[in-house]
Amino acid sequence: MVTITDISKACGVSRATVSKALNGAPDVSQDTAKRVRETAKKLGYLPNATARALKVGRSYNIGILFSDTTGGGISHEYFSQILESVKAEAERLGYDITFISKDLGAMSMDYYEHAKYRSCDGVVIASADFTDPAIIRLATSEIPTVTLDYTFDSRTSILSDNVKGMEELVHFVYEKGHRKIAFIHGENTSVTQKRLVSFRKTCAALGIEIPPEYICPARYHDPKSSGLATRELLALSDRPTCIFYPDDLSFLGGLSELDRHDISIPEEMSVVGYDGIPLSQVLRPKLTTYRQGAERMGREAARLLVEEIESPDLWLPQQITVEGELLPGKTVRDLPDN
Amino acid sequence: MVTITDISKACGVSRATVSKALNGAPDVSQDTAKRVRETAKKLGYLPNATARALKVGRSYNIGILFSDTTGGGISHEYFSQILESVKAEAERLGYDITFISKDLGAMSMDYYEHAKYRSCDGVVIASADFTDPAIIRLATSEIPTVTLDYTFDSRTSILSDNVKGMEELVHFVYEKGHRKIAFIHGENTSVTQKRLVSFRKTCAALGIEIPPEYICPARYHDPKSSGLATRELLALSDRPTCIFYPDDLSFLGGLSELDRHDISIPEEMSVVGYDGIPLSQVLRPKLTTYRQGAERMGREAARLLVEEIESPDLWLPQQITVEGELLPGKTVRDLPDN
DNA sequence: TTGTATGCGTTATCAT
DNA sequence: ATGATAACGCATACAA
Repeated sequence: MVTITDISKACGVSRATVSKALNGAPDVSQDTAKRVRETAKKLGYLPNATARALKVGRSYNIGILFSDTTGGGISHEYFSQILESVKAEAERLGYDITFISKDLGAMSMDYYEHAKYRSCDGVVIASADFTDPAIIRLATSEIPTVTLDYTFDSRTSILSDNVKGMEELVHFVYEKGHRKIAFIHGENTSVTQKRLVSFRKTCAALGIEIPPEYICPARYHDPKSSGLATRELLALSDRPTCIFYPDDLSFLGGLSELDRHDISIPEEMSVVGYDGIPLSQVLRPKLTTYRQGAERMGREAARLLVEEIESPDLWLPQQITVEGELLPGKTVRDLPDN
Repeated sequence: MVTITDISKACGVSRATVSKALNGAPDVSQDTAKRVRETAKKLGYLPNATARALKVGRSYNIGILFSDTTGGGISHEYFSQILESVKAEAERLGYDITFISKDLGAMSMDYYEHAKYRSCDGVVIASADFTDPAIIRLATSEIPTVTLDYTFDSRTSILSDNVKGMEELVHFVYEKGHRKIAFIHGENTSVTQKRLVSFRKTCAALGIEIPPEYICPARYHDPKSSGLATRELLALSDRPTCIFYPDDLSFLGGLSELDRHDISIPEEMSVVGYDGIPLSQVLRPKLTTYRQGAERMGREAARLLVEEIESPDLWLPQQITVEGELLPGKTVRDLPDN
C-alpha cells in the first residue's frame, strides 16, 4: 500500500507537506505541490479513508436502514427505487452507503450502536417500524437522520404526499360515477392514517357516505390479507362498485379473490391500487394507481442529510413533501348512470 | 464517545488490559475481565470499527458491485434478491456491506481504487460488464473477489445453472408437442453463450432442427428490443409455435407485440421466459419460466468470500453452480398433433 | 497477570 | 514555505 510516507520519501519533503499539497492547502509552494501530486499519481497513491476518518472524525459514509418488518425490504420495488436514488445522490456528494442492521455477527447491537460502530456521519431511515424502540433511539440520537414517510420531532423527513394521492384517486373514481367505494387499508401507521383521513374527507366533500363495513383492515404488501378483506366485501348484501387497495402488490390478493368469484375487472368491479410500481403497469388491464415519487424522495433524503452533516450550524429540520402522479390505468369502469 | 481509555480510568487498569479483556484474551484475570466488561457496558462503550480497522488491517467490510450497464441495477428483482441474500449472510458472519461504484463525489476512481479507498476486505461482483477494464482490474487484483455468473481465472464464482435451465425448458415445450421453437437471446455474454449452446444442443438431441431465422438477438431486460425481435418472428412465412425470451421482463415487450397482432397466449403462440422473478407468476396467464436460485447464489457468494478473507492459506478458487427450478406456468400450449 | 511502548495513515498545530 | 510532533482509538509485542 502506498502511503503519504512513500510520497514524502520520493519527493524529499515531510509527510505534513505531502498531506497539505494533496489537500490543496494554501501554504505550500506551487512547485512542491505539483511535484507531490505527480509522484502521488506515479506511485498509485490512494488516500486511506479509514485513517482519515479516524483523524478528522468524519467517515464520509452514510448508513441506510431498511428493516423488513412491514414487507418494506429491499426487494420491494418502491424501496429498491429509493435505495437506488439515495445511493446515486450520496455518491454524487462524495459519500458511500452502508447498510445498518441489528446484530452484526456475534455482536448484538441495535441500530444506533451499529451506526456509531461504523462511524456513520448520518443515517437515512428508509423503511422501518417507527414504534420500534431501537428506531426511536437512533432517530432521537445525536446522529443526523432523515426519515422517509414518518416525522420525528425536530428531525428532517421526506414525505410522500399521501393526502393528495388519495384525493386524486377518489376524485378520479367519482368522476367515473362511483359512489359506493370501499377502502382496504394497511397497518395503523401515520401513512395509513393520512390516507384514511384523506379518503374520508374527500368522500365527505363530494357528498359520498361510506358505511363502516366498507373500511377494511389488512396489511401492506401482503396479498393474502387483502384477499381476505376482498372476500368480506364481496359477501356484503350491498357490494361496493369500487375497491381501494393498500398498495399495488396487495391488489394481487384481491385479484385472485375476484377471479375465484368470476368477477371481471373492471366490468363487474373497479379497483384502485397505490404506489405505481412498474409491475402495476404491466398487469392487464393496467392498474389504476398513484405513483409515489420514490426517485425524488431518495434524492432529497440524501441531499438534506448531507446538508445537515456538512453545515450543522445552518441546519434546520424540515419536512419535504414529494408529490406523485395518478396513473389512470384501465381498472375503473365508467358507470353508466349516477 | 466512550473509548477504552475511559474504561481504563474507571477501572484503574491500563488500556492494554482493557483491550485484552474486551477481546477475551486468555492472559487476564477473571476478576478484571468481568469488571472491565461491566464498566464497559455501564459507560455505554462501543468499539470503534474505524480505529480497529486501521490497526489490524481488516475492515470487516465487504463491497458489493452493481454496475448498471446491462439493466442489472438494484431494482431488478433478480439482483435485489441477490443483494438481500448477500447482505443477510455477510451480516450473519459479522461483515458490513458497502456499495462500490465509480466516481465518488469529486474524486474520480475506478472500482479497484474505490474498494482500496474503503479498505474493503473483499468484493462481491454481482452485476457488471465483465469486459469493462475497470471490472477486470478489480477481479484480477489482490483483493478477494467473488463474481456472479462469470468466471475469472483462479477466482471464485457462483454460476446459475444456465445449461440445465435451458435443457429443462426445451424438454418442457418439446413434451407439449412443440417443434418450431424460436429463441430470442440477450447480448453476447458468457451467460448468453451457455444458454444458446444448451438450447441448440438440447434441440439437436431431440432431433429438432432450428432454422437460423428462429434465433434472434435482443438485449436483456429491455422489453423494446424483444418486442422488435418478436415482430420479425411474426413476419416469417413459417412462424414458430413457441418463443423463448431472454428473460421475464423482456417477455413483456413480446406481449405488447403479440397483443398488437391480436395473437393470444398460449392459444395462438406459446412463450417462455427466464429468471422466475415474482412478477412472472403474477401475470395472467402465469409465465412458463425458469427460476434462478438467486437467494442461494447470494448466500454462497458471501460465504465463500468470507472464507477466502479469513483463511487465505486454506483457500482455493471454486466455481459453484446453483440450480434453479422450472415454473410450469400456463403460457405453453399443448399441441394436439405431433 | 498487568503495564509500557509503539504504530496503523492521516491531519492539525505550532515552530522554524 | 516547510517540518517536527502529536493525536485520533485500538491492538499487540514485549517487559515487568
